[in-house]
Amino acid sequence: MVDKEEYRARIIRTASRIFSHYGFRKTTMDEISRALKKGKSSIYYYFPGKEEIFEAVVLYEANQLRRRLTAAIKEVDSPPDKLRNYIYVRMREFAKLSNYYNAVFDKNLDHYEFIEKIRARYDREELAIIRLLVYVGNNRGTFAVEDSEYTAMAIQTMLKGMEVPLFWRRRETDINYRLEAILTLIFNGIMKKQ
Amino acid sequence: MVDKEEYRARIIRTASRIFSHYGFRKTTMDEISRALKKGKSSIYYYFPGKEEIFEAVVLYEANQLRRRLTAAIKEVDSPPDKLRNYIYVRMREFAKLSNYYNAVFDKNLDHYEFIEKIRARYDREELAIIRLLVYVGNNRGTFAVEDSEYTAMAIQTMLKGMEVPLFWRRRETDINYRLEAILTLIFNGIMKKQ
DNA sequence: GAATATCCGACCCGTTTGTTCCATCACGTT
DNA sequence: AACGTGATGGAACAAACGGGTCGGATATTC
Repeated sequence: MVDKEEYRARIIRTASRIFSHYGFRKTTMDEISRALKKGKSSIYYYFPGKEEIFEAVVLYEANQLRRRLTAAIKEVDSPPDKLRNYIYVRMREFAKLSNYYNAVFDKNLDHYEFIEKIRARYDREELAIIRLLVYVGNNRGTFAVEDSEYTAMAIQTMLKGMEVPLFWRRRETDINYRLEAILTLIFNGIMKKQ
Repeated sequence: MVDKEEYRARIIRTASRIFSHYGFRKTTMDEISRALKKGKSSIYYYFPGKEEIFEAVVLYEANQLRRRLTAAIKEVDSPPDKLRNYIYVRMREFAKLSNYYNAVFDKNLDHYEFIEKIRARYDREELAIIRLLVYVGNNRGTFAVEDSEYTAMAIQTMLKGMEVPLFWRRRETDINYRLEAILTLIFNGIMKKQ
């Protein structure tokens, strides 16, 4: 049925909201079903169990993240703006994902390899994006780097480095300050001295 | 002992953080004790039970709210600025309290009357503050209203009206727009036409 | 009206959780 | 050393919870 897939999607969206707030363990099936205004057992018609819903949610969020990031790049034109936009959106969206990290590190380590697989794939894609941005900026004469590949890897490393304090719930201002610092560092180190 | 009260305060601060994130029901004693790096049963040396901790937390938050609001008023001088500041801070702080509302409306209606008592007291105090602000602004010639008392009540009603959609998780921009709308409405209706 | 898709109330049962009990520790006083 | 006292936490427990199952009800389609 066409409706069945549509309803699965609706479950995913709803569950995503609740999971992101309470984490995997603290979110109950009853809660999800109540949010959907359906009986608890009805959900089992669409999903085998709680874990499968969670995996579908993570997959859904990953796709959404990808979409937002590509949109952020297309939004502006110049390479520095693209990079800046990308980093900002990445940070903002990752902050929302902190709950998933909490959920994962909660206690149930069962999903760990599943998460890791998604993460690895995302890392590969991100590196390609950054590399392209650097490469294009280089060609246009805005950037001036020797090796796009390794420069991209360096940038990605910095971004990853920002995730840890992000998840450790620093103050908003602290986050922004760090973000600006990273940005100016990246740009000052990358921009062609005119 | 002096330390005992101090430790009670520490428990309250820690529990406040966890309650505000997960709500009353989903916060466990074990979690609180782990955050305090103490044994679960040790907490019962300071509080009779979970509910009492929650009540102490709500009381603590209420006092903090009061302090922040009075500070917001003292921060600026002119009556319109005071009112604007008050409303902004009130909205921001109330948004943080939404978790308490969730906790209360969760299922356990036991605390309801306790919350209501605190709320009633806060309402009275707020009305007095607004009334004073209006009154002073009136005297200074910045405002021009007939009856400070009823004007204050009208303003308070508007503020209360904003709580509902606020807790219904609208978009940030929507909130700000509504807030600005309320502010301009209040000011345009209250400011002395020069 | 049979067949099928969708939904749900009631139940099962292992786990969680708030709370109690009691042994222990730290430590100042006698 | 012995003792009292403030403070701690491990163990145990009763009650509630929560994921999942099942049989049947209800809706939809043919």
